[in-house]
Amino acid sequence: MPDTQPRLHLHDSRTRSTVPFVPLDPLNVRVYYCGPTVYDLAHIGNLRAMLTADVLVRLLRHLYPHVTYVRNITDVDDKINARALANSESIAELTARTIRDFHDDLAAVSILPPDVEPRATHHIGEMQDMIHRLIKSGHAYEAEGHVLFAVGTYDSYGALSGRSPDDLIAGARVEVAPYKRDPGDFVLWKPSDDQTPGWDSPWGRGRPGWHIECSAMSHRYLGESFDIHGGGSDLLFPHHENERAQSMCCHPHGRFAAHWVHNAMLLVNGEKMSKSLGNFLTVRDVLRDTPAEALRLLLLRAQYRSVLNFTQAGLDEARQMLDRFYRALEHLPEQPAPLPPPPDGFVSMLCDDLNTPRALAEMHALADAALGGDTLAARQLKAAGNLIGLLHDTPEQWFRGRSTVDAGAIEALIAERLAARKARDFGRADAIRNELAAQGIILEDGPQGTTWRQA
RNA sequence: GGUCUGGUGGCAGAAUGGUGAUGCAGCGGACUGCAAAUCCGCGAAUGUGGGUUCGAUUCCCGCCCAGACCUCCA
Repeated sequence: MPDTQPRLHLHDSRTRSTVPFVPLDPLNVRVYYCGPTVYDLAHIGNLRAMLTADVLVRLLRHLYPHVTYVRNITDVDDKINARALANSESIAELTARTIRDFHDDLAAVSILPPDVEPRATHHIGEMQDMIHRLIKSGHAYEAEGHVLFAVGTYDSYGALSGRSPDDLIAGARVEVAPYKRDPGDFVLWKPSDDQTPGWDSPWGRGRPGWHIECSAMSHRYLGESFDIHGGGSDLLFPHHENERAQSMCCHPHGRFAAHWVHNAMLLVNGEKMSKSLGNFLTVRDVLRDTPAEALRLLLLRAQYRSVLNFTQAGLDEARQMLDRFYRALEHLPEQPAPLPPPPDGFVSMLCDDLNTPRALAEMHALADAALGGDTLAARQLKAAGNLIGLLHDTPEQWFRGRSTVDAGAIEALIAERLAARKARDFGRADAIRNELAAQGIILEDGPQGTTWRQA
């Protein structure tokens, strides 16, 4: 890497500090993110996590020659079993449809696919291998058809989420199964009855616990040590704590994830999203009447570690910001040319723990310059936007793409209005403009004539 | 109850031990037949009580409030 490149600093959840990011192998930066449990449509909270990963990986790809990004799919889970039963459909149908919808929703907001997207059910063997090793090394034990991880065998248990084992026990709100040696012990393998998906194993027919899949799949695709592991902050405990314990005990010479990234939660109108409050918003709900890019921009307006309050007003504002950006892109040079690199000022904001609000402020400055006629700034604006997955449209697509009104009819009315204006019949001219406005079409009289756009 | 975050203009949202970004909204002006867009300008904020300090929004403590986690969760 040339020394002029801004250097990436990332907040690490384990040490609770922002530290320089130093790849284990600069030629292959390795990232693992916890993907969806596929039993329902993705909601905008899921989206925030996937988007944080997307921006991080896009930035890493800008800074380093190669990135391996792995994001799993959890397709074995008791919520899936319950939903399939409720829907009277097979688990295979439910998971296949949900995965398809998930991919569509993410693609709609320009989230790039991971390099590897492993499915839990395709890695049962790897999980069983790990469980076997953990039993052999004394970190796991069998009890009543279950295999449990013994948290007491891992000194550093609790270090990731920053809590002591005592804290964990004190507030436990779920009944502790009697076969656990320690209340904190968690399931690696559990028995399945005839109605429940299961796989044969040395411990009987059963299915994996929640955490072991990520340990098995990250190991398979990224090795004993990799650079970044991420997800929503609600995964920090117990999911990531348990993953880490399993993996570190199974592969004591590795360090598992060198760096932990967790995004903060999303609120809707100031409240946590929940089905009981009825404010549970799927990506699809939002995209029904909002351009996907506005949703993406809204989520990038807050730094990923800040709680973000999702509102319709915020969505509208994001759309207005894009109006201005695209207006600035109208100042791109006529003949297409390769874009310049995004300006260092912009990249260094992203390198400051993904400070997207400040990066967007840089883009506003570029937009100002572009609107003043600076074509280089216009090109830099597009390059900057593209780096974080924005501004892929042309201004024409942005301002007119969603319009359902016939363009020929609009042009005819514009011509008629022009004639009326020449005749100084402003009554007729304004009537035409109002007529179009009623259809959501805004006319703009400029030095080069009249143009139109969708409201 | 335990652990942990956070509280910044009307709203969203950065940063900082020493004149507190940016965007939206608002107000005034330019431009326009009128608009829209654009441009110029303006007003507007560090929850609360202490402490440390020459100086605190920033560091420390109490309080209030909000949120997350405490074995389903992005």
